Amino acid sequence: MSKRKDNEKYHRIIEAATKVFAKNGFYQSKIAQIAKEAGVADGTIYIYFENKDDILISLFEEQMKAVLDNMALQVTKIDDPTEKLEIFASTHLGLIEKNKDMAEIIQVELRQSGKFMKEYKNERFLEYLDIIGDIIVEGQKRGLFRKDVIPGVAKRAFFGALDEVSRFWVLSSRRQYDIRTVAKQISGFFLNGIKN
Amino acid sequence: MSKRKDNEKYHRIIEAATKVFAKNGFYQSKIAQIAKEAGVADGTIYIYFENKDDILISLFEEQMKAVLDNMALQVTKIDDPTEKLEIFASTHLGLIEKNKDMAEIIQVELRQSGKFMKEYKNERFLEYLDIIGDIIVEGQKRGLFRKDVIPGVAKRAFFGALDEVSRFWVLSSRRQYDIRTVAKQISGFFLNGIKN
DNA sequence: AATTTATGAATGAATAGTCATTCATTGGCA
DNA sequence: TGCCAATGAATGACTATTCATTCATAAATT
Repeated sequence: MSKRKDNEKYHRIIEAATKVFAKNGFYQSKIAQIAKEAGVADGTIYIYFENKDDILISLFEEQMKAVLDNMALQVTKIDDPTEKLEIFASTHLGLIEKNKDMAEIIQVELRQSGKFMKEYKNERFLEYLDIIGDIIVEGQKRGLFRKDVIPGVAKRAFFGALDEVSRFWVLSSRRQYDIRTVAKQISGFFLNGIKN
Repeated sequence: MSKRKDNEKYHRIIEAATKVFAKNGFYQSKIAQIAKEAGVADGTIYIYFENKDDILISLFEEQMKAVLDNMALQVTKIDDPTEKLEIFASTHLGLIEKNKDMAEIIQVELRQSGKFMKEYKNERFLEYLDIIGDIIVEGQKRGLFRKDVIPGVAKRAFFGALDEVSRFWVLSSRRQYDIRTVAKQISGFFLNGIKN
């Protein structure tokens, strides 16, 4: 496991797979394509990964860990819950903007039912949601947010709103809106909606 | 086409496919499974559908048409844009509750995935979103909603919020919250967020 | 230092299994 | 009888995965 990640080829394959999955979708992607993109032989992939599924899951784990760490860092820099949610929105959308391939995979491929949403417990994603949840709870404690807001619902609603505009942004070719404008809109009316 | 839809078997296959796709996802679903579920032979499916993709697309068109008609009906019953959004939320979530299989397919396959899903323009979904968009525009005209809200962003945010809590509701086994409570929460703070 | 031996990463052709689709045949009905 | 929907076994295309072999590099031996 640790030997695995040290290896440059492991990362080369992950990167290649990210591109290929984003372009063709998981099921349409061939191992041979990924191998070619990574500049390795087909068989080499099986030295670093159990199987095709394992590539997707590893890819996700790797990326989400980075995203989580980054988000946690951004959010702890600030004290005010209101500002925290604003930062969450702009950081989230900024990330999507910066890494379109990864965003597309998270948007589309990981949502396929069956293996990935049902069998694979997506702990990282839950942690990510809980960052929002914790901010809301803190805001309520301080009397900033309405007490009748259910954090478990609100965190999903907030994430869902961000996620849906991300999907639109990722999948549509013409970029109608600047991503910063969108972030401001969403945190804007969400905050107005829950504030005291 | 018209002969096709009259036939009872066409609908039987659609229904079976809905169940099977919901359970396993499109790519993991086998024609043989669908045939068995529908109580027909494998080959019979090819009398009514071009191929596997055609089943999925037909299923969408059929289901979404029903959803759209129903939603349009519910919404035109009322005049007040604020109330309309409340009704939209509760109708949407009510639908999810009533038809879990279909909900799951909308959850998963509505996200344009795979090669053919990218080519297939999902007009119905856009129409669905536009119902929300139109309500928001109308609300702005009447001075009920803030003018700085961008309808194209807000409609996606609202839908995204509903969609994310639906996913949670559909995928989680224990039903923590009553779906009516959730609908009220979401339309609640969304409306607070955009109102003048 | 030179030579031999061992190691295991990398390869890619071959395999083995899967499954959408076809089509020769069947059987029910007018 | 003639028609055609229905059948489901057979086909054939596709591709994830395997594994015998190669090869470069690293010990070991002289």
